[in-house]
Amino acid sequence: MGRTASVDEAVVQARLAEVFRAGGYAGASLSALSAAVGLQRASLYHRFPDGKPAMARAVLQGIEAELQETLRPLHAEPDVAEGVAEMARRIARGYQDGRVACVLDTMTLTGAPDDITAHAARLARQWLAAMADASLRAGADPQQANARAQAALVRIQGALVVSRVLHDPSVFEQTLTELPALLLSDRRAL
Amino acid sequence: MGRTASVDEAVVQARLAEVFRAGGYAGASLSALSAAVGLQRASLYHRFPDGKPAMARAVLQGIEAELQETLRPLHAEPDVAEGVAEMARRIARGYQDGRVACVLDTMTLTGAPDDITAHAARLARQWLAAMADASLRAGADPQQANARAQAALVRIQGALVVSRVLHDPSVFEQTLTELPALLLSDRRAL
DNA sequence: GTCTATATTTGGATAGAC
DNA sequence: GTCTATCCAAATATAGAC
Repeated sequence: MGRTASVDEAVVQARLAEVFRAGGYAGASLSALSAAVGLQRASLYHRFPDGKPAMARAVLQGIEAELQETLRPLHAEPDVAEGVAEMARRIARGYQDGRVACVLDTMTLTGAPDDITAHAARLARQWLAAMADASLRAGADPQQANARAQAALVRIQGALVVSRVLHDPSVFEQTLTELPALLLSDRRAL
Repeated sequence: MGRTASVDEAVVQARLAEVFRAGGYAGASLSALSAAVGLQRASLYHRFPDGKPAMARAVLQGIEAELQETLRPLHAEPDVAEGVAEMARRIARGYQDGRVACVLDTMTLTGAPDDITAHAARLARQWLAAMADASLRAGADPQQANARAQAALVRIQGALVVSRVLHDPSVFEQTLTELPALLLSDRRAL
């Protein structure tokens, strides 16, 4: 414990994220955050002088970076179908196959700072735009593409909620298998 | 302010529910609950001697009663299609057309008492069972019926999350219009 | 950079007057 | 049944030693 960081910044961010994700903004107490990171509360304040709101902001920035990586295959993959399949795999991994909640849901309950909820909304829109773009590339018309992207996000978020409430990750896994068809299929998909 | 209740029990329950719904269990402070109900904290303790967990239990009991009413048309209506349509209308009303969150989602984050999360899981299963039954009556085979009920709950919950995060209730309204087809349609619906 | 110690505020809960 | 006043614990945040 000298003057050099005992815990890597990315690790701190990831462990903070776990706490905010599981308990929401209000449920993430400094004690819980401190315990999860393995640093005393005062040490957290050294890294985040603006306190809990700053920690939440850092978490969302980390989530944003992770989301970019998750969505990258949607435009980087020459084969759209493979891109969507890869996104689905990354989503499955990121949400631990449905065993953890989504920060976009849990961190945006009443009580969270406004900039947090605003950032979450931006992330959701990025996600929608990336999926709509993939659907477009797969041959859907623009209106269809937007509708399918919206339906996809609705199902992902809903599956996470239902899986968590029922303690049944299979709901999430099942839903993910249907994602590619939803975004890509030619036939009219609800 | 004599010895007679200044606020009706059902009203208290409903106002407590608003706070738990919006902020989750952890976010529902006694001060917020007190302010919402219009009674001092001590008065809340008179009605709920076991404190905040008891208030949360009362809220879930109220939600359970409301859910029964919401689902009643599914088996009470002779015409299944009309029953599903009526359920959809009641859901729309209960969630204020997508402007409020679902207690099953927000009250079940880490930090809530175990009996609360267990109760929420039971309510979700009741909901699924009622929709699966309607789908069965509409001609689906048992496996289809369960899958469709699950898909319906996933979409409802997901639409509430996405609507809230985007501040766009139209996502919820759009999703609700698709519910009847999902539960009733003969053709293979994802 | 991390720690112990402490300050301050809020949250949960109780006592007792009316 | 509701209130004011109070208690205690927990949550947020800061000071200063190492």
